Amino acid sequence: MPERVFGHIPAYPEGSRFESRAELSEAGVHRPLIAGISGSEKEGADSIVLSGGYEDDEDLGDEVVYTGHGGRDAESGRQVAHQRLTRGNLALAHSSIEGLPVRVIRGANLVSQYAPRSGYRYDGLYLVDDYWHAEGRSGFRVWRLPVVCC
DNA sequence: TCCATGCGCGGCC
DNA sequence: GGCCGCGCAGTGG
Repeated sequence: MPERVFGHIPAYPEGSRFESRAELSEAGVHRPLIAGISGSEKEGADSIVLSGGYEDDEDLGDEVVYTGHGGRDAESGRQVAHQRLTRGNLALAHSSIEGLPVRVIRGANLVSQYAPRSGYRYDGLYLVDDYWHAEGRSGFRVWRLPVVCC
């Protein structure tokens, strides 16, 4: 497995389009096939996908309030527990502290005027501005991570 | 080890 | 043709 890359993947400039998560993964733009956050707790996060999977996401175009992962029931996909600051959530927090760039990808399933019509689109580098936890729509605590265009 | 913001397919309208 | 729900697959963090 190649080393984690922070920043642009040279062969895929901002605006590059992908048919599927498998294509994104092969390109190295976002490796995980399902998970929305790529990263490690020690190194930080290198990319995220916005695909409408979490109800608390907000997309303002040059700013996105991304929701952390975890706390969901595997079958229903509904939030059934508090999220913790571990795994991908902690990776993003680390990126925030270190000021590391994060590749942002939008998918067609995202409910936003900035979502692509189909497939996935690489929308460039963002910085994780901050992170805090708050009660989400479900009533459970979710991590909120505003990322801003840079 | 477990989890993760998929995906194709068949049924239905 | 589009939407929805089911079930499965399979890799990286």
